Amino acid sequence: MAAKKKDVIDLSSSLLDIWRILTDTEREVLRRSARIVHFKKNELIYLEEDTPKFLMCLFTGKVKIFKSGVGGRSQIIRIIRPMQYFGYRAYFARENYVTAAMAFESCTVCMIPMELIEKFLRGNGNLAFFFIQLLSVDLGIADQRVVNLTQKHVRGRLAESLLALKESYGLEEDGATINIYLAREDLASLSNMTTSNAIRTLSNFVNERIIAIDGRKIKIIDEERLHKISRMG
Amino acid sequence: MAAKKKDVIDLSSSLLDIWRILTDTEREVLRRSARIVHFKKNELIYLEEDTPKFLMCLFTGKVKIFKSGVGGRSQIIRIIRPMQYFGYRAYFARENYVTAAMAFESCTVCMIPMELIEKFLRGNGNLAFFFIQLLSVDLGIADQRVVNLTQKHVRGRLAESLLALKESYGLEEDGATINIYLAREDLASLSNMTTSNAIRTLSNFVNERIIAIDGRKIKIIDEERLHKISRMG
DNA sequence: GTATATTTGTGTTTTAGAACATAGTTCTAT
DNA sequence: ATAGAACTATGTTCTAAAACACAAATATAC
Repeated sequence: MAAKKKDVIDLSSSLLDIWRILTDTEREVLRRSARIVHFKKNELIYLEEDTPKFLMCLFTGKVKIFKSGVGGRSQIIRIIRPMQYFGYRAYFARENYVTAAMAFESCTVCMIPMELIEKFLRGNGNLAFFFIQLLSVDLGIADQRVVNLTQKHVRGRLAESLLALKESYGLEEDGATINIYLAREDLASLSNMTTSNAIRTLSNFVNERIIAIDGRKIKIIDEERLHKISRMG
Repeated sequence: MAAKKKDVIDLSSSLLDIWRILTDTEREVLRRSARIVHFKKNELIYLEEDTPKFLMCLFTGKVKIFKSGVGGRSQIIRIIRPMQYFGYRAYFARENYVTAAMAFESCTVCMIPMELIEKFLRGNGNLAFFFIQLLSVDLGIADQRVVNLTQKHVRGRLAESLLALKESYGLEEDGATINIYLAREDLASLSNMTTSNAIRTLSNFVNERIIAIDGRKIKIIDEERLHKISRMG
């Protein structure tokens, strides 16, 4: 992970959640230590086995957190949207990363040294509680994900992923097209299926008038139906 | 969750991790608020959708945390061993429980009101960091579990579960028999497979001299082999 | 201690989804 | 602008594991 270009950005507005909790002194220290780094589309932000050093906050762009599984088959564990924090779990657990992070598209990331964050939160219970909440929510999602990915069928898993993408990145101006440009392979590794199955099931959804496709752009036509398919499994 | 019998137990030795971090005043408050509750074998400790109220520390016995999935098919999410904390995630996330907890066998559980824990940790960064670490480790395990359960085959998943049970609950005096008495159905829902498949694969392992079975007692004969099967998937 | 329910074990059938093959299409880099 | 690479699409085959069925063995309740 190489340091990129440094920017002048208003941290107070971009790091809102954490900023609000800090004392004035802490803010000043943080302002001097935080670095803004750019990543190009498909650029790796960190790798499995890397030693975690920074708390990252995604300012702009989209990031995937993924893991290579049995036989190198990779799986997307979660996707990050602007203003979300990531990359801190492994440091807190005193582990190296067990996941990797890659930019789906051009990204701006704020990097804050983890030692600083740990020092702050050991003396600031409210900041600590902020992280406890983040981790608790994510752990709940992970537990739910285990059941969804192992028990739902292909259609249910894909429907769920489409809804999750809509939830994370929203819709374009037409109020229907999911605001992300994703390869079928990524959609597959997010839904735990082969690329063929993602393509096939996507066409089925098109035939059933649940969605419409234009290249990589996916338009949700019948969201209710999608919810139902996701729920039924 | 009904209150059971109250015991006199030396909290300072049983709640070691948290106890060590607290101040004297906090310890006194905790001593007055903590309650010891017994659960019989197969008794429910909390249910999905319940509102979380207590941090629980398992003193003696064995507990399973599970989740009912698609079509009521239940899945064991994690198993708790003595001296482990559980039941706190949902409270921190401001959610109701998304899992349920049941005693595998007769249990003693220490219950501490979560409001108290939250008050303590907001003023005690080290206690807060203790929970941050617990959550971070569990989140890492959950991420790994997603990949293991979705990508490994039946043999790999069962081998992994057997090793996890040994890791959690240890071996009996013979240094080979896993120290837990588990129905095939539980073994299946821990390994994400049908009961038939758990039984069948277990017999295969017996035929291959990897394990030996005596009713529900499982003796590990060739642990190296088990590790290899788990790794290969 | 006996009856009933639950768990275990095994064989057979069925099926969802992986694996493979191949062709057309769209990116991307020079 | 064009060559090569990567992605998308679709048909076919194959297989792991679920579903089902039933018998035998245990456990649990009365």
